Amino acid sequence: MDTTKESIMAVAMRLFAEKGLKLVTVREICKAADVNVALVNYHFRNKNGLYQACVERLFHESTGEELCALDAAVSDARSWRAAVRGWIFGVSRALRATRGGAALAAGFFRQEMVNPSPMCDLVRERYFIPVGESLLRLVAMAVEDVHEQRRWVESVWSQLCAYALADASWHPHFRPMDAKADAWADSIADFVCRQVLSGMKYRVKRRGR
Amino acid sequence: MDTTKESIMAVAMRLFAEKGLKLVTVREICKAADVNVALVNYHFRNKNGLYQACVERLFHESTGEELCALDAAVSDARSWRAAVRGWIFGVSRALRATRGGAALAAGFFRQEMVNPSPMCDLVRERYFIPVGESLLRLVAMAVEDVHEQRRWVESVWSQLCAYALADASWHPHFRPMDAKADAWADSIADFVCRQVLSGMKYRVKRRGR
DNA sequence: TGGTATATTATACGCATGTTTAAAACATTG
DNA sequence: CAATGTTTTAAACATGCGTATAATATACCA
Repeated sequence: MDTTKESIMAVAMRLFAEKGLKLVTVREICKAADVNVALVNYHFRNKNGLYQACVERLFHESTGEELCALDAAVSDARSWRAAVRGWIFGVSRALRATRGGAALAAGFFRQEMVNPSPMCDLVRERYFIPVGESLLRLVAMAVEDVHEQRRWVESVWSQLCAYALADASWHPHFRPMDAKADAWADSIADFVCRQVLSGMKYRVKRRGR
Repeated sequence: MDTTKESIMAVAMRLFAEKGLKLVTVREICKAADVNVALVNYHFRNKNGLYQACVERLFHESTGEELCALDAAVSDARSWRAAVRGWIFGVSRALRATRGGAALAAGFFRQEMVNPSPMCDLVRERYFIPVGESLLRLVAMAVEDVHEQRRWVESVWSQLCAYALADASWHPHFRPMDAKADAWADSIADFVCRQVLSGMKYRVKRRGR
């Protein structure tokens, strides 16, 4: 059926994730998709329309359900440790649930964070804010002090961001998430979890006495 | 004296840090600097030459000295805790020592990491690799297992990166480093330090028994 | 099969980009 | 003051961009 429209989108998602909206040209997309230049405008109105279609596809059904599951995993957890673990895995699952896989979604995040497009607000509202809020709720379960809460949120948040943002070339001993290793979360969750837990225990103990 | 060349560079550094090499136009720079369009090419050969001049200014004398000081602070520290603290403060100091302040340097890092320019390798070799290597040396002082070392490096590294990369708008409870608050490190070093130390203590204990 | 809607093509338009050019303004110095 | 070197200017160049157009090919259905 609509093989042209589909092949344009497939190429566009890859290129947009790699270089962002402005640095990708319509001609570049069409050449890679082996398609005439005018077809982007025919099928998607214009370049922005194509980008919008890409972002919407990226988050389609995954976002809502998976992000609700985030909070559910936290509140259903038996221990607080299980809640932390569940949350981190949940974020990873939500990222991987986006069509195209985690690496593609990370590419769009990267680009939107550094050079925001008109679709920036949508990405923010649909993904970053819900995740951030649920993280705060999670942390607030174990830490009372508001100032301390924010520091923990920042710490966990930054590690998640950095894994999405980082590229291996930027640090000799940094192994970022890559396309084939979707088991990314399985690798770091255990570590982050242990680190967060031990740090919190230390903190809570100090404050307690 | 050379007020024109200087005003071009001042504007260019700000804009390049904000939007990156490709998304800034020569006309945009010249308009903001209230200067004729041809003067960029007259004073800097071309747009790339101007960008190169900006990057070189950014790292001029700061890089070498401050990064050597990094390792010195680590090896001179009396306790390992002091070494960690010294390292984090050292990174912050090196960042702030770049001309224009930490926020400007962070902008260049952001852009180079997400949409690398021809100057990308220089930034990598002059800054990221030295910092990464010294971080590994620091961690290796306290952690034997190589696999575990890398995880700690990633954790600390990601938090530093995230602070440089993040923008407040992306997380409702995230307060990134900003231009006026160069006391950034003073704020997080204590926290990261405590977190790292407690996590390591916890880890070493577990492995010990 | 013929007619109509859809899909694709080659081409061109208008505009913004980086860069060049040749003349003008300015400064410096004999 | 005159001559020379430096800096600045306005205008134009070639190129690549997003988009529009009008003609052609293809698919679909009476």
